[in-house]
Amino acid sequence: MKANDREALAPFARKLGRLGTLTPADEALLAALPITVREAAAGQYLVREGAPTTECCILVSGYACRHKVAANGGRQIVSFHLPGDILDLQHLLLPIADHNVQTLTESLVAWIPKPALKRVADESAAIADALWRDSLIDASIFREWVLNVGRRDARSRTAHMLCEFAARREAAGLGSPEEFELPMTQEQIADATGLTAVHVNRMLRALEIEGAITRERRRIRIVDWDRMRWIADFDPVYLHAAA
Amino acid sequence: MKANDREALAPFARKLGRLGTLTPADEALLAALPITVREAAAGQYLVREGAPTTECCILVSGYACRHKVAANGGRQIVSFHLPGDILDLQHLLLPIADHNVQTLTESLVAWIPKPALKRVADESAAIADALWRDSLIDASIFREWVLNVGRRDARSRTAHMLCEFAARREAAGLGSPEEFELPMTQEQIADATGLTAVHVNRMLRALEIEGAITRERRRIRIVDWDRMRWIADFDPVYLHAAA
DNA sequence: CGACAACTTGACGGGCGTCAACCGGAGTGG
DNA sequence: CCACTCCGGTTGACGCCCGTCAAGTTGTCG
Repeated sequence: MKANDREALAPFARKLGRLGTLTPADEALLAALPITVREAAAGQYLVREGAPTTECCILVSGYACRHKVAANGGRQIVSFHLPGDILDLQHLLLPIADHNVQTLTESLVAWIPKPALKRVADESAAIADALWRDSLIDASIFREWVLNVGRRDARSRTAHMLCEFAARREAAGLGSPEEFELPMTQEQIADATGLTAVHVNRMLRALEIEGAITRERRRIRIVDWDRMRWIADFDPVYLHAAA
Repeated sequence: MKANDREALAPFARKLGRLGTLTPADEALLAALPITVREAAAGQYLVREGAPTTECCILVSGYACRHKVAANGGRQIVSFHLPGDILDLQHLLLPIADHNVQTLTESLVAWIPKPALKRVADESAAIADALWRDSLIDASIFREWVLNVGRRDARSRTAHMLCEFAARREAAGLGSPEEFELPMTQEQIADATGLTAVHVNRMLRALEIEGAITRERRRIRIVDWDRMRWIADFDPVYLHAAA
């Protein structure tokens, strides 16, 4: 572990602190975790579906997603991730990866051997609770995505994806939900919403024309949050305030 | 707790045993849990979205589902449940319910106060691991459903739902995956697959005509498993062998 | 300045939703 | 014991939302 690596877990530790109350002893346990920080290019795979896993990875900087691929070639993104997110907590207790994890942008990723993280969870009930809570919130977000993809029309789906991204950015302390830069292409938004890139483009334009957002390249400004909330059918309860 | 209530947790304890290795001490802890078993009519709500929760419930007999409702009135079922399943483990650590839990058939439901279950999890690392693993498998199933609803056509989706139900029935020791009785209506299948009841009906007929299944009322016989697996794009890895 | 990825926009078609009618079985009450 | 009701299932006709295809534009990076 290099000197600057000690800083790498700071956003992760902050997130756990939001998920539960950590004592100084807990924070010391986290700080003592053996981590390896590696750079990852945009589009690099961090975990491959079907592969056995020996490490857990945490996103230090940059953006990532998790996805699965159907037999017909369709790809479905099942979640987006921000700095501080654990990218494969499930592999702490499940031996085989059931989906892929891939960066969206150039990123820094901290790798922790599974046994080390498991040991910390066993030693600190507070950390174990925070991790468990994190995976439960993950699951809650998946449920909302099933609803989004299954029962909302294309315009709502697209708007919902934008609202969630804005809300999670803010919750993670990454900046204002009013205006932000999207890290993903329209094709990636399409893969997350179960649409095509062409139709995502049409929906973004529609949101712009009706005055809900403005766009300039990938920079989004949410002009009318109330209207967006209404279009998207967005109720942040499912984020449980800390995602 | 009445005398016959002691038997109520048996399928649940068996399921935890499949998720991890429980010692006799662990089993004693489970057996000592204070439970209340109540009958529930078909269609009864066990948990309401938005409500604070004080108890966890476990399905003893019968079938249930979890679902969310969109602003446009569309309803999305996000999971089906079999005897032995925990219906709202997430509420052990999350204070507000983000979805509804409802029975599909007449059922028996065991209720456990949250603090009691939490205490057992704190006392036994094996039980805590098994519960955590259960919620991770839950999340894995949600991911597969996002893929199913987002990227597969109606015929595959319907077939996938049947394959999953058959596989989970078998894993839970509830009988053969070759032939079984569906506990849900075609409208409920539609709400789970993001389709309409009319189109589910068309797809079931299509599966029957091409010789993949036969039907007699709600009794399904999977005639050609290989073909069904192929149609459904069904790979049970995501069930992690114990759901 | 050429190449390429991402984005944009229009035309067209199909899969699935919608509407509507009918059937069949189970429960209910006279 | 039979008529009535109701829910779930079945089937056809029709239409729309979104996928597909195709052409063009823009910005970026070598």
